[in-house]
Amino acid sequence: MDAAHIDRVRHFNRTVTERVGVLQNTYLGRDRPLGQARLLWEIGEQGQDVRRLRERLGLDSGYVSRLLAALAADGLVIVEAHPRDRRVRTVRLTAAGRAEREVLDERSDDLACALLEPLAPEQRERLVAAMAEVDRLLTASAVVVEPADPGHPDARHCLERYFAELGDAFDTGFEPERSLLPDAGELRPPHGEFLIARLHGEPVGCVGLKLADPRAAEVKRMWVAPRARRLGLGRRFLVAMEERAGAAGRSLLRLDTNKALDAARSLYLAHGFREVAPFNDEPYAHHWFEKSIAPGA
Amino acid sequence: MDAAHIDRVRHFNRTVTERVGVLQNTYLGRDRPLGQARLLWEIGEQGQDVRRLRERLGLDSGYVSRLLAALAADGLVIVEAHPRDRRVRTVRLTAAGRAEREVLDERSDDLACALLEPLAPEQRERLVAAMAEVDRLLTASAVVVEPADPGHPDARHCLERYFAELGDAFDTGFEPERSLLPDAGELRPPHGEFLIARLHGEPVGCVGLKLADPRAAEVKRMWVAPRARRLGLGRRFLVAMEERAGAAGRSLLRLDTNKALDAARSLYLAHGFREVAPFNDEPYAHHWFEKSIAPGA
DNA sequence: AGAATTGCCTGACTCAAGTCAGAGAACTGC
DNA sequence: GCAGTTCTCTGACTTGAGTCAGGCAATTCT
Repeated sequence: MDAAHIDRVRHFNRTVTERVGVLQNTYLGRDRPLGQARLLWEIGEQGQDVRRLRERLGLDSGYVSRLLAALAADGLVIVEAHPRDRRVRTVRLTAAGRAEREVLDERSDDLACALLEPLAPEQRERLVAAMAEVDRLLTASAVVVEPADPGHPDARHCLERYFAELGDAFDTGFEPERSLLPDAGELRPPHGEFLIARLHGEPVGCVGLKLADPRAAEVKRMWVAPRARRLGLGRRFLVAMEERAGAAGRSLLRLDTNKALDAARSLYLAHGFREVAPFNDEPYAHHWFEKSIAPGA
Repeated sequence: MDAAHIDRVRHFNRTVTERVGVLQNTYLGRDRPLGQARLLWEIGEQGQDVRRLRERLGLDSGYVSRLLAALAADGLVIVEAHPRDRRVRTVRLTAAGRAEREVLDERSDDLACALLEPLAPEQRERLVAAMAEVDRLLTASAVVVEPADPGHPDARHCLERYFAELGDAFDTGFEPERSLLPDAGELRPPHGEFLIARLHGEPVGCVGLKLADPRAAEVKRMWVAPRARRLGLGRRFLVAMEERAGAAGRSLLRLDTNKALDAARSLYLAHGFREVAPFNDEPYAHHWFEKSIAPGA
């Protein structure tokens, strides 16, 4: 890793944690512990299941329980049993809670103002633009790509979204039965691979690799959630799959795609794929691509 | 303040504190409390006075004392009396302390790597560039400009540096006695104004305003420390002084400068000053500038 | 020389932020 | 209907990060 880069990142970390950290304490942590404030914020307007809160914030069950009890004692939230499963508890804000949340909101705004205020207008523009860039790229770097079983609930979730989107995008609609769909087994080692991308634990993308042909591996079912787009995840998937295909001794990577998926097509081209004649008779495909790969170690 | 800007900043704060914060805890806070680690870091290679440490980190005297005792008990630092003033205590790292600091250093590097590693090379470049920008502008926004007495130790410190730099920059050298120097009284209300800029409490710039003439105010002794340059501080000084001159009923702002100070000259031009004929006989000046200002409320 | 100040340390607190091990209620599968 | 599982709560802890008041020693002021 480039030493100059590391140095920059370290310097950034230092400046930002100092500057933002100090302000967070002065503004947000004024009359309510930060833990409570975070929770209050995360509950949101329409309420949440407690376990979801815990998961999102990565907190201990007992701890959350106590935090909520404190908030409830202050009349800011109401904790009640879930109507369908009375073990599960649901929290929602009271009017007072909503008001308190507004206060936190205003403080967040004040914090942001305190950062911007001393700057000249032109500097503000630049700072905000750079922040957007850092934000986007740090989010990108927080995405974790891991092998997973195509039958895992997260995988199913991704595939459902994938099919739903295809249905919307294709002018002919999309019926999975008519497509040349690999079943889960084909995307599971040793017949294939399946990767899931997660952001803060939530699935935001998937990709499968079919190793049926001894020469060519085929990329299938690549999907990226709308909220995770423009983070370079598609490219990461392709790189990962190319590597895996190479490791499995394949010398060619193939995929097909529909004419409605422009972004996908330009991704493939940018990644070194070239368009070729149809190599299968997938009814929903209009374009076929392939790329030679160096076999791995 | 622009709502879209505020929103961006808030989003940035959230992403960054989550992403960097979590990693800091996992990497840096592993086997040593963060407070101790920060202290260990801040002591530096060649040791520090305890009170300076306290000031730098903004910590309570008792707290620092305890933290140092803990570090000393682990054999990482040696705390001893200052040779010249035995009330003051000085800390320096032992060999073990240095080694521990190295470990922290490596962890910082690991943290930086963890941020960069999942990204493609091109994304890394962009992230690092954006971080540099955010870093620079947040530093700029952390600079506090305040009125101060020109006799204050911080003011003296700035002026000494200022004179030293003039001596270096001018091919003729610089002898304060020969210059038309306003004495401190002339820069003190009601005869004038004096501002100091501080970054984390340390003086990094100053500027004076002379209100001797009933029509024209004169900017004097504007200096920005090397480490605080390129942060738009010069411009901030000029804006502040223009405002104060207006508030004092002056309709003209004047200043003179030496030919060696290129950066200063372009700052003045960018800020709306125009070069005029000499309005005084300052021996070290080669250029004279003025700008009309709207009298303030 | 005596008084005031400065710099540091100590003891006695507070508070937030968790962790861990049960316990008990509610649900699910058989 | 029973066993096992899931979800939450409670009590009993720990740790880190401070704060605050007082006190002692060294230094400076007068």
